[in-house]
Amino acid sequence: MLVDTGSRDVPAHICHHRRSEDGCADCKVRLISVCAGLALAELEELEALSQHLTLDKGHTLFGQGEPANAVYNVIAGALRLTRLLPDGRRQVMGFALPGDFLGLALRECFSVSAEALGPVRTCRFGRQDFAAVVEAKPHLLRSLHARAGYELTLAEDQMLLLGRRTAEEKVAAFLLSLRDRFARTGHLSVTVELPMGRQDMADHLGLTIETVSRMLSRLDRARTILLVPGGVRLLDMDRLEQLAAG
Amino acid sequence: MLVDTGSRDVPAHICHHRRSEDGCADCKVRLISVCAGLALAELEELEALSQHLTLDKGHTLFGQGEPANAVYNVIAGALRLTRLLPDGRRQVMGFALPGDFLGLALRECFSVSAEALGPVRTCRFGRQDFAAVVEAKPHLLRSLHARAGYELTLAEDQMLLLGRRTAEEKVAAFLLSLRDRFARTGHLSVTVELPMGRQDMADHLGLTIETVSRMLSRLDRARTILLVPGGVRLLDMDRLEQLAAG
DNA sequence: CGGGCAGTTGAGAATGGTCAATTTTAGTGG
DNA sequence: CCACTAAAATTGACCATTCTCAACTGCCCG
Repeated sequence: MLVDTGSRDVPAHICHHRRSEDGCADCKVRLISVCAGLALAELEELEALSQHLTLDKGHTLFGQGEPANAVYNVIAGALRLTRLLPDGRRQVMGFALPGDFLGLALRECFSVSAEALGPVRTCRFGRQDFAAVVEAKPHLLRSLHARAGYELTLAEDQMLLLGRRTAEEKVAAFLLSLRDRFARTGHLSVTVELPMGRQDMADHLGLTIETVSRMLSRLDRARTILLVPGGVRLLDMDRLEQLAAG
Repeated sequence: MLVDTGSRDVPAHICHHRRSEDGCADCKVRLISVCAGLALAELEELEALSQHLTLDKGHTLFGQGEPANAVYNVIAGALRLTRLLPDGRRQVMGFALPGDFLGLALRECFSVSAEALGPVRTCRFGRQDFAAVVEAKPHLLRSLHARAGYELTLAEDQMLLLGRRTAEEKVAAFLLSLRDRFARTGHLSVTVELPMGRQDMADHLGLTIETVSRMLSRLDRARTILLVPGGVRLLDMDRLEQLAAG
């Protein structure tokens, strides 16, 4: 299996917030991020500690096992979160989209690698800084914990999918879950963008790239979906829901 | 697939703590539970809110989708945590052992069912009561969040196992992880008790009961393990680690 | 125009599943 | 304590979904 770990360069662009241009108050993902529900004063406090950080396609935000020196809010773009087996087999634990928070668990080290699937913009907080704010604001910790609880149920969904669904069901369920996640950021549409490659989908669904391709082709031939460049159009939602429900 | 949901009776025995006999101070799992690190005063506060609750084999502590009216510390025994697909396919998300906390995510409803694999003793807290204590004690929330972060990495381990490991590797990794979990409660031994049946293991590992049985037999024949009534003796740890590492 | 990469498709193999029979274990009542 | 029954576990033969390997297509970008 080919594994492209991407470049490990220091990310390209770091700049401190300038409230006038792109402060938290104007943040497009604030209301769906862990920052939702923070008071204005708290928001300003966080903002003072944050850096914007952008990342090019293929670059690594952080690597599995590295000390978690920072946490990140994803503002734009998508990343894949992967774990590697010593022999190179790979599992994509999930994809981070705008509004997602990376480093949620506040652990010593990252349990996954995070790699940009395209241009990515993030809001970065140093570990110490963020820990201090969390310490002082129980409300933020509750928000973080609620998010962690949600991630836990997503992980359960994924375990059920990996353990008990067929290849076709896996692909259908994945397309629907991706559509729902885009919907949260206000991109509800029957056309679902697929920012990741077939190999990433395969490693997420516990399949091979060939099987993913075959299942997409089969769904396309059955007019359940329509394959379009860079994404998929969902034609027969009923059929997809039926497949995904098992 | 046969699914035995067990009895949904009201659990058999509820009794309030009597500090003299089995208070938190004497609790065998306190130091490995979320209660670890609480001050004595806090412990007494929690204790006043707690009930001991015991459960017989096959009975359900709570069901998937039910309102989470309570949270539980497992004191003794083991439970399986399952999710069901509409067509009856089942995934065992994990097994709760002494020291584990059920309802960690503090969500509205339980995302899994919890069923006793044998006689179980738990420490029960009403939802409102517990929420109030968490509200007042940021330290407890941090402990809960740390536990949730740990659960999240366990879920990732399991996703990697389900998606990318062979049947033999799955079984080997499961035996080792179970051994490690028993070790945390002070039962480090080459003989690992298996409180769950083969079907439960199968539904946990994304296999069939026959495949689990075959893999155990194969490992037994290869003298990697020794099947004993109610459990397994791990003979060749190196080989098991090698299989589990992939 | 051509090289390279991502994706698709096909043929054959294999891992794990299905179905069925058998053995072992555990539980129950005499 | 043992006989009997039911449930759990094991084993075998066969099958199918998915994987592997390979060839091919189309597209992007120099």
